[in-house]
Amino acid sequence: MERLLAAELGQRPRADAQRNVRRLVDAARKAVAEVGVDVTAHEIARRAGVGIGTFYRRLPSREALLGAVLADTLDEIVALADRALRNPDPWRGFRDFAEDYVGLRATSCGINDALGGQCPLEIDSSLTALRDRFRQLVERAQEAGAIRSDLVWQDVPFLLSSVIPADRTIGLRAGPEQWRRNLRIVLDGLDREPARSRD
Amino acid sequence: MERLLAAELGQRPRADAQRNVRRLVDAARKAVAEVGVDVTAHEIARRAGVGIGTFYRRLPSREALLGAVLADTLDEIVALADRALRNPDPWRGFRDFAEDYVGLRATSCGINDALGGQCPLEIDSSLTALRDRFRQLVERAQEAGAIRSDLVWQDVPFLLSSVIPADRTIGLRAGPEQWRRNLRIVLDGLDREPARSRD
DNA sequence: TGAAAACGGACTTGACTGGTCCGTTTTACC
DNA sequence: GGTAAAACGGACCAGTCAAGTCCGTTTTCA
Repeated sequence: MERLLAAELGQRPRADAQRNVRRLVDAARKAVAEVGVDVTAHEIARRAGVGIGTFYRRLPSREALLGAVLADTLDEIVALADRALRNPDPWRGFRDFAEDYVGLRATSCGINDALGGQCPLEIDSSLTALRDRFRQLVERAQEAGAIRSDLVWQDVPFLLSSVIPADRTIGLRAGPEQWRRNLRIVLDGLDREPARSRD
Repeated sequence: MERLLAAELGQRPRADAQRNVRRLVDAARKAVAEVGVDVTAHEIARRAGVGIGTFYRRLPSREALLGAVLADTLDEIVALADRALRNPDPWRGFRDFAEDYVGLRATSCGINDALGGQCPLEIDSSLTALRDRFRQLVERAQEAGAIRSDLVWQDVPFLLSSVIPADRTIGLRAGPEQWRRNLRIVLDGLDREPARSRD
């Protein structure tokens, strides 16, 4: 969050001012997760329990706040991928990351929007890093024979983002665990060489 | 479309009026597919090559038009499912329907919105019918041993709607055939009994 | 050929959102 | 306690966008 507060250089601000920035940032995190990247500044202020005036006195703009919040979270995801790459077992590393990744996307609309390109914010460098890690994770697992060889690494991010269910389909409501059920099937599909063709 | 035109009971309308309703309905079909259920009335009128005034003289409301268009298309999907159920091979029936279903959703934003519950229009009866067909298709294939038994039929609509890729993930653009690549993996995952657990 | 029907699109209305401004309240230092 | 600077809240402003209306003009057809 230092991305945002760097501007405050003089003597330290009054207690209420500090408290309110913290509240706003926390509220923004939650709101982005629950509502998505389209949360309004008014909504964030409301959730933070402060007036809209305070929002704009403490923060440069709605966009700056959301950008900072998202960039933060994306960097955490990249860190997860790095950890997965350090796992000596390529399949387990991949699978664990896949679970974290899908879990995060499934529980945060905002992350999902950001990774889906639905936000005009400056997160390109994080995305580039993430693409790079995906490629490494998939190719490493393929070389180890743990992921079928008839797909390209780019298929995998699409498959994983696919696993996140819309909260409704044909009128059915997705439970909070539907993504796990989906993921199991997809991992089983990735798992081995192409099925005996049985058309 | 008769849902819409039923109101016109008196002597038959002037030629230009008839032509314009047809144009509007056709334009609405295409626009719903390309843009989604949020197409504006103005956009539909523009595509139809008529003024907005004509739109509202011929049609009760934007909502009525979109509702009729969507209900029509959903009924076609139900018909596809019925055909699949008449296929003597439960797996082939299921698989062919899955391809049609996903293909339709992938190429029409509007269908996708509607099946995803993203539209406040009266299509409940079509959805009920569709749910019913899904259950039959899945359970029939499970009884025949063609779909693994450790999932419930409701998982399948979620899995299939999952297969439709967002047009972008982590900055990658989905090609028009990405859904086929995804579907292949998912069908392979559905295909057999749970993988030898290899954690 | 002329009256009824239909047309186009400017305009109205209403919702919504990012951001500003100013009268009031809080803080912190004496 | 007193007071001045800092901070606060929220009414308000400006811009946008979409649904739907209205009326002067054009088209149809008996």
